Amino acid sequence: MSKKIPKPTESELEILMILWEHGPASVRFVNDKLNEEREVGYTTTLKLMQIMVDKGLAKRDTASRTHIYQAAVSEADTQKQLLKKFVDSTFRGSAMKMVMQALGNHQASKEELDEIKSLIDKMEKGK
Amino acid sequence: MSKKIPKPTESELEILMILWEHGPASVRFVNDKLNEEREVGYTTTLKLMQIMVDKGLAKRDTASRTHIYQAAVSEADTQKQLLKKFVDSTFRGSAMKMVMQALGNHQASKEELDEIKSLIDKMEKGK
DNA sequence: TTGGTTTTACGAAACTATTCGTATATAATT
DNA sequence: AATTATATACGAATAGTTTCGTAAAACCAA
Repeated sequence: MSKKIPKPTESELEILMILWEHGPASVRFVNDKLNEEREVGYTTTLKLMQIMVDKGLAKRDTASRTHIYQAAVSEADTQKQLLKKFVDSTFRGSAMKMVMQALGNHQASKEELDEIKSLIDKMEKGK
Repeated sequence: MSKKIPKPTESELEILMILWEHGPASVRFVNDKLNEEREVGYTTTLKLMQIMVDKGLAKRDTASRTHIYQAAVSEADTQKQLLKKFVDSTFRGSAMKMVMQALGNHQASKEELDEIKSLIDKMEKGK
């Protein structure tokens, strides 16, 4: 049986983003990246990353003094998990309403829109 | 200058959903609705709704003993606000990636898909 | 009127998430 | 070797959210 991995918090998600984008990294590296956006203390980041290991969101290699952390959950799975919760809580479960809102609010290139259209065509064929 | 209204918390959003759906309501009404989903104490709901007034998320009419609360923010605006934050934090700001995920994960009827396609067509025309 | 019910107000407990101070160990520098 | 820099561990302070106990006021019913 698999231990259930909890939904990451806001801060944990920020860290996961960095690990997904750059691969295995030290606390120092992650903390530096975070500090490009906002001020965070080193030990704050350290603590968060330790908690993430406890929760099963990250793994770490403690072979050398500087521990190396990596994401233990995939970006796609996490996006899927968070998306479901978000749609449920904010759009009453209607992904389509959310899609319409998203399309309406954001700028999209013709290429992106065409990509979505062809995805929809594929889906309709599959019915 | 306008006071900035904060992003509602999870619980506050649940309450806003009820106020949006049913219009102005008493604490008793909202609490009953919440209890259709999960157990919540009456004073818990009362406290939350009082906080929401403080934050500017709700307004209340105290004319009669039973105060009547109503949403002070619109559903569409709130969805837009939360969607932006969500896309930024979970999809690195790419609404299109999120839309693709949403379309892939969720079941949608042909009608809904067609509706999205026609929206996209309209958007492409406007370019 | 008296006793039971419903409501608001208030404060604090419980819980979760975030931040940081301090101690200790290891490595690097001089 | 002595000093300085960097790392982890740990615990606790801080902050935000949610929950609820208790009291007082307003209302209702016998």
